[in-house]
Parts: sequence; structure tokens; C-alpha cells
Amino acid sequence: MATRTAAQRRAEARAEYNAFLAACPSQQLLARVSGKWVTLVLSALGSGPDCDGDPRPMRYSELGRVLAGVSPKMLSQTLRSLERDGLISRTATATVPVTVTYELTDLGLSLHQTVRQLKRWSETHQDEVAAHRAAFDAARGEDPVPRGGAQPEAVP
Amino acid sequence: MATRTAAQRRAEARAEYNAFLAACPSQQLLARVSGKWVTLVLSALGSGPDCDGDPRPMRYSELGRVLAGVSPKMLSQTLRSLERDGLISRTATATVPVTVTYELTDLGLSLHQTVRQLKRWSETHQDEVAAHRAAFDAARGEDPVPRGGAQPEAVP
DNA sequence: CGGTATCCTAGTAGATACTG
DNA sequence: CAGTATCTACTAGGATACCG
Repeated sequence: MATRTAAQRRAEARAEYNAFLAACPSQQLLARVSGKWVTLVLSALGSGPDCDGDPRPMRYSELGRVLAGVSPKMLSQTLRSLERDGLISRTATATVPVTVTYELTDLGLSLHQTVRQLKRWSETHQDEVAAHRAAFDAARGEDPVPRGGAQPEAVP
Repeated sequence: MATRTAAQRRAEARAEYNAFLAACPSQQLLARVSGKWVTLVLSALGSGPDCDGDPRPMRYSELGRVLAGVSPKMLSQTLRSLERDGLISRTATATVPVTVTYELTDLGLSLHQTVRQLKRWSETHQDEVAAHRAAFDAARGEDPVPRGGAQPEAVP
């Protein structure tokens, strides 16, 4: 029969939607960039260790020092995924001990520029957001007036 | 004594770094924007249900229909966090049944513009990334030459 | 030095059911 | 219609130990 429950209809819709989400370039980019260390690696390679210089290649251990507290696993994983997407290039020199450097590609550099735009927005508006957030929290804490939805019941 | 293990030093560094990360506006923004439904809500409110119109207010259930497959919980949660940050505004009209509409604020609109920049980048470069990715995977699959690190052992 | 392999935890997304 | 409450599942992130 053609009758479906709401849950079934949602499940079907979700199945279709997954294809859309998977195909949607901006969602993919967000998934790539939203990793905890991705933007930090990008910044380090794009603006030097001091975050306000020129792009330059860096070694694995140097990145590990700049991104304080990163575990070897996450650093490896992040670098590998960025390399996979052609955003950074990896160069191994057969010295002893082996020397490996990472560097932004042109593609990675262009992404870094775009991310800087986002960074600029957040720097410009961070206090606005903070103010809204504080106001919102204060309103909910001190004046819990019902806003149409259910409100947590006060002590009887 | 002042001697610390590598793990202890990393832990300390991480503790300091957390403050930096928490304070870093761009990281905060990314955390805010990288939620699965955040950008979709932003797009829906910023470009209409067809994703290529003008910004206009939408109702809860309308958003639920446009963002196919979203559960009421996630929709609520996403809308609430966006409202908290002052990116959208919520308006409840005391009709029966109650009518609630959501709308981008100026702040939310400006963020939407910025996110569109990111979207543009991903649309421009998505095939480059895909090509790199394919090449990388092919190289690893067909020519597993050791690149300095350990390679997964073949069957003995 | 530059990683990989293994195990573990904690936060986030989703299903389901219920309320004003 | 517009949510809230509760439970479960998944996976990103991290600690640890070890190899080339």
C-alpha cells in the first residue's frame, strides 16, 4: 500500500537528500575545512608559524610544534587528507634521518585566501555575536517568558 | 622535578592551546557553521526554498519540508543556536494553531553572503579537488611505493 | 625524524514518542 | 503546528605504543 508513516516519509526524503548533500560542493568543502586542525595547518603553511607572514614550506615536526598539542595521528591524518585533495604537497628528502616538508599548492593557497575572508567576517562580527548570545542567555535565564513553545516547568 | 614526558608536555600545550582555540574567532565561526543543517537553513532563509531567490521569512514546517529528512529535533536545535547568535530572528504569532516564522537578521544575511563566497570557491574548484583525489587514490592503489612511512603488510 | 596501528572516549546526529 | 524528552549509534578526536 502507498500509505507511509511520517517517519518512513522522512527516511525516504533523507535518502534522496543524502545524494544531494553528497553532491553539494559547499557541503563537501565545509566537511573538509571543518576538521579541528585543517584550518590551523592551512594558516600555518599559508601565513608562517607566526600567523602573519608569507607562505612557506614547513616540516612535520615544525607543524607539530606550531599546532601545540596536536597528536601525531591527527597531524598525519590532517596532512594526508589535505594532500589527497591537492591542497598541500608533500616532499620527502632521503637524508638521514629522513626530512619531510609540506607546502601549500596553488589550490591550497587559493582556499587559504577564501578562508581568510571567513576569518575576517568572524573577527569583524564576533562581538556582535557574543552580545546577542549574552542577551539571549540572559533573557532565558532571568525572564523565562513563554515564547510559544513548551517551557520547562518551574517547581510546583 | 621539571622533567616531563612528551605526553605531559603535549597535554600542557594543549591546555594552553584550548584557550587560544576557544578565543579564536574563525574557529568559533567554523564550529558554528559546520553543523550539518546550519548552512542549509541559512541558504533556505537567504535564498528562498528554491535556493536562488530572495531572502524571505519561512515557517518551521516549511523549513522542515525544504530541508528534507531533517528531524524536528535537529531543526529546532539548529534554529535555536542560530537565534542565540543573532543570525536569525524568531517570530511567534498567537494564532490558533500558533504560527512561528524565522527570518535572517542583518547579521545573518551578512554571514550568508560570506558563506556564498566559500560556496563559489567550492563550485569553482570542485573538479580540481576531485581530480587530485582520484589521482592520489589511484597512485596509492596501483603503485604502493613506500613514501617514507610504514606500508600495510601484504598477506604473508 | 616521521610516521603507523590499536584502543578508547565523548560529543553530535538521528529515531521515536509525547506535549501545549 | 511547533516543538520537547529520551534513548541509541556513529565517528571525529585523542592517548599510547611501536616501526622504518
